[in-house]
Amino acid sequence: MQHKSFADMACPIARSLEQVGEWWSMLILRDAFAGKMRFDEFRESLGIAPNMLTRRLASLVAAGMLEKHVYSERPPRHEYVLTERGRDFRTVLLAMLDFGQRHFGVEGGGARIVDAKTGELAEPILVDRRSGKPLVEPDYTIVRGRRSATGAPAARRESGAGLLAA
Amino acid sequence: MQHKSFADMACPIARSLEQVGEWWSMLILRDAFAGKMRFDEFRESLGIAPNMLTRRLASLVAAGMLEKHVYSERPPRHEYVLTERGRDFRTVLLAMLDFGQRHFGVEGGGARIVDAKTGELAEPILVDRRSGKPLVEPDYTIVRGRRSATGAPAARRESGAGLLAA
DNA sequence: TGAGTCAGTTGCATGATGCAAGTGACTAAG
DNA sequence: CTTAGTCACTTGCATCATGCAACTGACTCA
Repeated sequence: MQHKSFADMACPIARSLEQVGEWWSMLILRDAFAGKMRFDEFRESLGIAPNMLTRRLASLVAAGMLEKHVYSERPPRHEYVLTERGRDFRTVLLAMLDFGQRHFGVEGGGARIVDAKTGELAEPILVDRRSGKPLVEPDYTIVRGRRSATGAPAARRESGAGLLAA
Repeated sequence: MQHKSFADMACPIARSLEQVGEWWSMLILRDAFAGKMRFDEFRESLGIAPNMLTRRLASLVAAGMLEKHVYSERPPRHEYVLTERGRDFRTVLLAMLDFGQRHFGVEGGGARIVDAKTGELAEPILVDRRSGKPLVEPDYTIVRGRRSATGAPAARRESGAGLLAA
């Protein structure tokens, strides 16, 4: 059986996973951020079978995360570049990088986000760009559903509400 | 074939995906944040087949993201609670929530992070907790590999370096 | 005695994933 | 002009993770 689709769920997390949640997809995006563009660059970096890479690249293009550009007509050659949407995935990958380093990191190895001047490890947290305040309750909350006609939020707490309970 | 393991890769993103990158795993964590603890709560919320749920819960327990507690001896009843490590995954899910809402959201629906007082949409960005500065170049950079004996970072740029090139 | 709840297990079917090998269009070397 | 090499795939086939349906076991409650 094909795996079950998350596309009909309203949750934005489920809908994201529907697009980039397959095996390999996020690692391809990671490599795209690293400047890789060509089929063989991805293939070598990941050790992925070429048929799988074809499928995953096509699905990422379909999701609007990558764009396929021709850089040579003869012979036909292509490259895959991040779209605006793809570049917007940056925050998720950074959060995963930090999480993975702290919990599953190889001792002394792996990638780390550091202060460029001091070399000290950064401690990434999410804040609201407008206020600079951390995204935790009670300052922020998660709501779902349509806004009411007045524009006021419905404020019904959603199934992921606990995400903000630091 | 079983899907290829990412466990031998040094990249923290790959190592995270090895633990929580399977279909359903992140949605189970999302529900765990929402306060769900019991088998049937997850099953109903997700519409997942019970054998799959059994496997995914077991893998998340094995990854140290959830803990299985007995809350009734007779009849035997269990609940799954987030560990410290599981709660630390919060940032990743919030980043995915924001990303999904902005790019794949249902119009007016889905979950949103809002200012609890004004109801305005939050704009989540990652900053360094110590300095409050956004995690972008040139202030921050990504390095990989072991630190040198002097404690100074090796500063070799890694394959995900472009993540910080805003 | 019978229905209901909870937390699963068992029995298959299928298709996504994976490896190996081949292809087509060219370029560069000898 | 023959051969070797690069690039971006496609094709063929094996198998295992996913998925649905049905069943189980231990109990509670009426």
